[in-house]
Amino acid sequence: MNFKSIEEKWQNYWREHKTFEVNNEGKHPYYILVEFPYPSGAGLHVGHVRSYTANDAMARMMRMQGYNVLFPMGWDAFGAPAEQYAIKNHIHPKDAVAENIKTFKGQMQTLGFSFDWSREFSTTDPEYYKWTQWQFLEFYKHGMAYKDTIPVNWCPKCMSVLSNEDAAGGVCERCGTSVLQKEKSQWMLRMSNYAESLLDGLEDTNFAEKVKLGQINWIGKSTGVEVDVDIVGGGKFSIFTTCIETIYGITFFVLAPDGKLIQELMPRVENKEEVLAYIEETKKKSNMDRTELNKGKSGCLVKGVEAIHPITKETVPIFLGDFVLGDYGTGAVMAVPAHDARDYDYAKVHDLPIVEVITGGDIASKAFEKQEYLGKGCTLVHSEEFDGLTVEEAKKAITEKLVNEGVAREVNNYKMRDWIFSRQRFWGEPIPMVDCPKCGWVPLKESDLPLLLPDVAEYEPTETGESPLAKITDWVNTTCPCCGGPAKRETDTMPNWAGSSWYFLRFMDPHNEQEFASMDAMNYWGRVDWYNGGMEHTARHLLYARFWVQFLHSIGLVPKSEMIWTRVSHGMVLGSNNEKMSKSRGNVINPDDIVKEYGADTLRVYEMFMGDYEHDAPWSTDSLRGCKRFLDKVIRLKDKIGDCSGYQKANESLIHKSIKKISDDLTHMAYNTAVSTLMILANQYEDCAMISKEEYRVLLMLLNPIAPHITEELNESLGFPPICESMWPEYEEAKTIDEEKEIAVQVNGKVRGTITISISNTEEEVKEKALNEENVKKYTDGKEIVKVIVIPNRIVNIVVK
RNA sequence: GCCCAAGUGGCGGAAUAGGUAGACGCACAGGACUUAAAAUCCUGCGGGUGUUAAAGCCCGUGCCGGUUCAAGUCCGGCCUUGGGCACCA
Repeated sequence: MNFKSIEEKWQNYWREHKTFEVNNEGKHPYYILVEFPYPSGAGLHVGHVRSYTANDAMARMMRMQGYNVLFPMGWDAFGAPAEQYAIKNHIHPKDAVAENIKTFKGQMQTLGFSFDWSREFSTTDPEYYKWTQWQFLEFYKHGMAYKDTIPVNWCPKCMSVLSNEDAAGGVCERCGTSVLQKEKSQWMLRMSNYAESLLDGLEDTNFAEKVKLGQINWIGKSTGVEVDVDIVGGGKFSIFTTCIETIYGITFFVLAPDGKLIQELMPRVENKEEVLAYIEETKKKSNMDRTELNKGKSGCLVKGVEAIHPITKETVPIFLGDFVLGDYGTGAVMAVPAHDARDYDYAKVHDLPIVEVITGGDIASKAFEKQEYLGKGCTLVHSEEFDGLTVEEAKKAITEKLVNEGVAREVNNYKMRDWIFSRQRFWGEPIPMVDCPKCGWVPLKESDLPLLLPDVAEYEPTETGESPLAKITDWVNTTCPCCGGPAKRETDTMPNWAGSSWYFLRFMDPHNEQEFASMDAMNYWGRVDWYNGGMEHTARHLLYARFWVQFLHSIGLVPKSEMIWTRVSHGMVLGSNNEKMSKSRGNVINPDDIVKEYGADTLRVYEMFMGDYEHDAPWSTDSLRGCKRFLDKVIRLKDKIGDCSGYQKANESLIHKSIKKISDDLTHMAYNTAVSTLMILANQYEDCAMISKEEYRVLLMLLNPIAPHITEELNESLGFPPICESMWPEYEEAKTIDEEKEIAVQVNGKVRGTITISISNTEEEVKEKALNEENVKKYTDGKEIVKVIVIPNRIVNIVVK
C-alpha cells in the first residue's frame, strides 16, 4: 500500500469536510490544548510530534465519543531568535516568521494532526497583538503596570533586560551569558500583588503535583516578622526574619549594598569612600560572581551609624554585605551568627562576636540553624525572660511582645518579584505608552490600537542598549494623546511571554474584532480542560498565564480566576545515544525524513509506543521499524476477513477488554500501553483462521486515533462510513470478564502451581482445586494447613506449618 | 545545601486496589519458505541448577532492615542517577 497517497487523500478529506472545525455550541465542550510552538527555522522536532500525536489521539477519540473538542494550534512567533535571524540575514522578522510558519504548518499537516485550522493565529498578527496591547493598557489603568528604575538583570550579549524568570541561575536563558545588574527604567507588572492568590488558586486547578510544587517553590513564600530597629541618634529601619526566636543573638546588622536604605543613611556615614567603593564593587559583579564565587562574605562596616537592639537596647554595629539582597524583604537583616550559616561566615570573616541563644548545637564549629533545631525541643539561653522556653514557645512569645510594643508585624515575603515587562528589542509587541513632557506617561487611546511595529532596515539594539525602535525617529516622535503636544513613544517592547499569557482565551473566539474574546465564548468552553506543555514552563509561562488570567478576572473580563484545569507534561525525545538531540551532538532526527521513509502513521505509532509519555525516551529506528511491521500486520489481517460466526466468541472478551483499556489509556497518558493492547488484539486476530468484518473494524477504530490515515483507508475499503464520522466503540463491562482464568496457587507465599477456575466456581471449589493441585500437594503433604487465603479471581495462598 | 522524580532482562518498557515480575516491542540465536535476498512464519531468549527432553528447585525489580499469608508496589534508613532552586534572611 502506498502510504504517501493514502495519507494525502485523508488529509484532503478532513480539510475539505472541515472535519475538525468546531463551533462554539453543542453538547459536551472539551478544550484540549498543547502549547503552541515558537516556529523556529529548524522546523518541527520529533519532540513536537510526540506531544502533538498524544493530544491528537485524545482529541480524535473524544470527538468520536460525542465531545465537542476544541483542539487549536497557533504560533508564538515573537522573540529573540527571529530577530537574530533577521539581523544576520537582513530580512524583516515578519518575513522569516511567515516562512517558518509555512514550514511548520506543512509538517503538522503531513502528520495528520486534527487541529482546527480555522482558529489559527500568530501572536505577531496585528489583529492579535492589538489585544495584547489592549490588555497591557488595562493593567496600566488599574495601577498594575508601572515604570520604575531598578537594578535589573542585564544580558550584555543580547543587550536586553531579562525577567527574573528568564535569568534563573544567573545566566541568560537565551544565550547562557552571565547576567549583570544594571539600573534601568523598566515597565513592571505588579505580579507580587498576586503571590498569595497564585498560591491559593492552585487549589482550583488539577495540575500535576510536580507542577504545583514547581510553582509553590518559585513563589517562595516565607512567613516571619518584620521588626523596626532604631538608629542611635534618630531614624530607624526594618528587618525581616523568620527566626525571631534568635533575636537575642544579634551581634550586628547587615544592609544590602544595592538597597535604598544605605543611600538614605549616606549623609551620616563617616567612611563614605569605603562604603561607596563597596557599593560600586557589588554593581560590577554579575549574579554568578555574587552567588558562586563570592561565598567568602565580602562587606564593610558602616561607620558613624549604629543600631539599637530592639529588646536589649544595646548598641549594635551595621555592616554592608552583598549576601543581603536589596529587593527581598526589607533589604536589611539582623545577623545572628550563632544560628545562621551566612551570618556565621560573615562573623568569622569580619571577626565579630557569636552569641549562642539556642542550646543543643556546637557553636564553636558551625552555626546551629533552624532546620536542625526546629521541632527538637531545644530551649533558649541568654534571652532574659525567654530563657528555658522551647524554640516554638519563644517564637510566639517574642513575636507577641514586639507586636504589642508596636515595633513588629507578622508578614509574609515571597521570592517571586514583580514582572519586568520591558525588552530592548524590535521583535515584540510595542508597549502602547507615550512619554509627554507635560503629562508624563500617557496610555494610547484604544482606538489607536494596534500600535504597529514600523518597517525598518536595522534590527540591532543601539549601543546604549536601547531598543532598535529608538532609532526610528519618525515613529518615536508623536503627539501626546492627552494634551496633543509633542511627545515620545515608549521604544521598549513586551517580553516574549506576553502573547502566550492569554492565547488560550483567544482560541475560544479567534475572529472577534470587538473583544479579545467574548464572555459567551469563554463561558461556553469554560476553561482549558487539558493543557499539555513542557516542565520548563512551570515557573514562567504557566505562572504568567495564571497571573494574567487572575488579573483579567479581577476586573471582570474572564469568567474564572483559573482558566486552566488540568496541566500535564511530556518527556523529551532524546537522541539514540540517550543525550539531548542537538545539531552539535549530531543525533537529530528530522520527522520529515521518517514520514517520507516510513509514513506518518508509523511515526505516530512509534512515538506513542516509545515509552512512558511523561518521561524522556531515546530514539530508536529499530523500534520504529517494529511499529511499521505492526501496521503491515494490521493491513494483512484484512485478508482474514470472512464468514466466521463460529469463531466470534473467542475474541469477544478480548475485544471488550481492549476497548475498555484503550479508552482509558488515551485519557490517562498511557499511550504506550494503548499501543501494546492493540498489538495484542492484532496478534489474537492473526491466530484466528478467520475474523469478521466487524471484529476487524473494531481494531481499526481503536487504532484510528493514533494511526488515522491507514485505518480510514482500510475502513473505507470495507465499505464502512469514515471512522472520523463514526461513534467510538463501546464495551460491556460484563463481557470484559473471562469465563475461565488461570490463577496461581502459593504455599507460604511461593507459587507452587496454577489452576484454571471459572467465574461460576465458589470459593470452596477454588480452594479444593488449589489443594488438589499436584505440585501444591507436595508442599502440603504431612503439614498442618493453618489457613487458605482465596483472593477471588486472583490467587490462592495456602499457609502451612 | 534544599525540593522533586527515577533506579525492573542485552535494550525501550509492562505489572488497576500489595496478589503468577518481565506484558508488548526491539535486538539476538536457531529453524521454515526462497536459486538468493527482502518480506513473512515457527521456536527460544533474567541468572543458576537439573534433564535425552521436561517437570521441578534456588536466586532475582539499586542496597540494608521492617510490616504482611503475600512486597517492584507499603514503612524506616542508606546509595546512585537525572531535573529544578539556590546567600530569599
